[in-house]
Amino acid sequence: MDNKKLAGLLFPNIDKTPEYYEEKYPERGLEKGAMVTRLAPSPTGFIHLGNLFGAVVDERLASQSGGVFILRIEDTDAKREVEGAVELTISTMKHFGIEFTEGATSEGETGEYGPYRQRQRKDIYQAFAKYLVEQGKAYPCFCTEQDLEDIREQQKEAKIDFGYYGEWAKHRDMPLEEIEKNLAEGKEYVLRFRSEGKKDNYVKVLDGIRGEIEVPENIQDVVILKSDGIPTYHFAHAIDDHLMRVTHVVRAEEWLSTLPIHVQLFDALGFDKPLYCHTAQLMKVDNGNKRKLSKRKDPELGLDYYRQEGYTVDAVWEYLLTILNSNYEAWRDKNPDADRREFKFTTDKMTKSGTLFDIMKLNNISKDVIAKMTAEQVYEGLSGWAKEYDEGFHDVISRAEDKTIKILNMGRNAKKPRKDIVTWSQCKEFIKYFYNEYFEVLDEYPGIPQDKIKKILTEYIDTYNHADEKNDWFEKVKVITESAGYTTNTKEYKEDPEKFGGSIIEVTTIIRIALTGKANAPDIWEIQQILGKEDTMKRMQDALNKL
RNA sequence: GGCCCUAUGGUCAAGCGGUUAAGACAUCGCCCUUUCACGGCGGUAACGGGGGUUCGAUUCCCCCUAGGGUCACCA
Repeated sequence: MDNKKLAGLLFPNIDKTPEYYEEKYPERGLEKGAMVTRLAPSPTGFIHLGNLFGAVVDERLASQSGGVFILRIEDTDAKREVEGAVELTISTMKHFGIEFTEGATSEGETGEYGPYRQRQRKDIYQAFAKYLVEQGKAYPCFCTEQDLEDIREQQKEAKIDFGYYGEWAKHRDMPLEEIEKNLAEGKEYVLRFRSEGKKDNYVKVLDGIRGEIEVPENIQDVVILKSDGIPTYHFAHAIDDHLMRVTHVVRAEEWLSTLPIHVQLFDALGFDKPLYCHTAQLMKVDNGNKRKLSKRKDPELGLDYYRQEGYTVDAVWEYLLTILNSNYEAWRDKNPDADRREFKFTTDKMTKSGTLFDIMKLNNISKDVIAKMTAEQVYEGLSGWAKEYDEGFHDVISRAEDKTIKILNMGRNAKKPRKDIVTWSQCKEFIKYFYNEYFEVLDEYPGIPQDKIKKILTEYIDTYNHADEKNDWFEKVKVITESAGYTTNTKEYKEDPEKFGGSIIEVTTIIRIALTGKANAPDIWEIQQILGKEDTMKRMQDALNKL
């Protein structure tokens, strides 16, 4: 077989050689230890929490080592591409605090190792493909989809491994004349890699997360160029990550099974392999079973969900770092106020088993993050969220900015600040009773008899003085409590509930519900001060009227 | 089904041959408290099973089991 001739036949217009590209994209000459990572999403229009999960690893590794973080668009599958997906990816990543130092941008791209959109790299791939053909390491395969299906059927029946390999690789040794004839007839073909792998041979690969792993050699003659001349993932990965001089390939565990193909390709092309870091999958419980997060089934795991709910970027990062690096949480405990970038992120502290996504933990972290913010910062966050997702609410708080900041400041400056707020949307639910636009009278007072409620509310209204200091106000509440036959001593009440029928808790609960429409709200006196005399009295009166 | 990965409480997880098997979230109880919270203290709760190796295995090896992943001209 004249491989040179075949290569010329297959790629008549490719005149560049691998050497040319090696020179064009030289070693980066970064400082020792600097890592080059990349995020390589395909533009399908759906950005998953898993994408962020991996991106955080890439970003930390590159950033803390003074390296490079590339955004490369894997758009080799035109069928699945969604318009505007690249922009969406970039803007979403940016929103979540992921910034790239090189690669695709919304306007074009930046960096010397481009193009960064794979479809624009067609000539590069073909130059290397041509080289492989010349070496006799790749060949055209004219099998139709039907042919492949038939092979699969037979293999299924014979209960042997599926795929295009060994005796099943029908076109592996097609004579040059026949290839020429097929080509002349305009038959479509794909380019396959000629595997010399043996099923029983194993290769050792060092994984940054898993340590040394052993994988069997690949025996399949995988497709490296599709019939449109565009590479498959495997081939593009080898060429791109080598030419872009990527040092660490961080990708999900699901790629582990194709690792043998990649090892084989790198070796055949004479490339040094990057350090692979196969991350554990983010999982979810479904019907009592763990399973991989899926874009199809789990829309709530899409990144825009967190944006919509109003999770802070900091909270998401804290959570992700917590599940990503097992020693992050302990570090955070010791350094509660340190910038997270001061934490030294390492791949060997990453978990190997699939992590169940735990919204409770995220919520807990989120509360802590917001509890540490100033009222002004909280206002900024809330307002920014509302502007995008709840215009009506945005109008309301904008008109009452000072009041809103006062509200958000309640219980915030204590040594042990309150932790009421999880997300911005939940924050709205928590404070909206302050605004008459949203306030609703609640006429349910759990377990308290009507006449008592009436009596307590009436007395409260009669004795209320907005100018009272907190202590004076409270003394009056005590008087009302006793006048209702309840006790002001909650301990005493707990010891013998029958004796009093109720305690000061009942009284404050009634006042709180009348005032806020909720059983869970901060300090009553403070709420009244913010609400003002008029609204306070009106709400009390309305509550009484509603009985 | 073949191949690969994984395996400590409900969840996330320390541990890397000898420990009373950490910690966090969740949960429960108590305390603090004028309410709601915050907080403090404490409780319940784990090494999947079977073989080895060893004086000694949660830890190392093998098998089983379970869960997950993957077997495309998708990435």
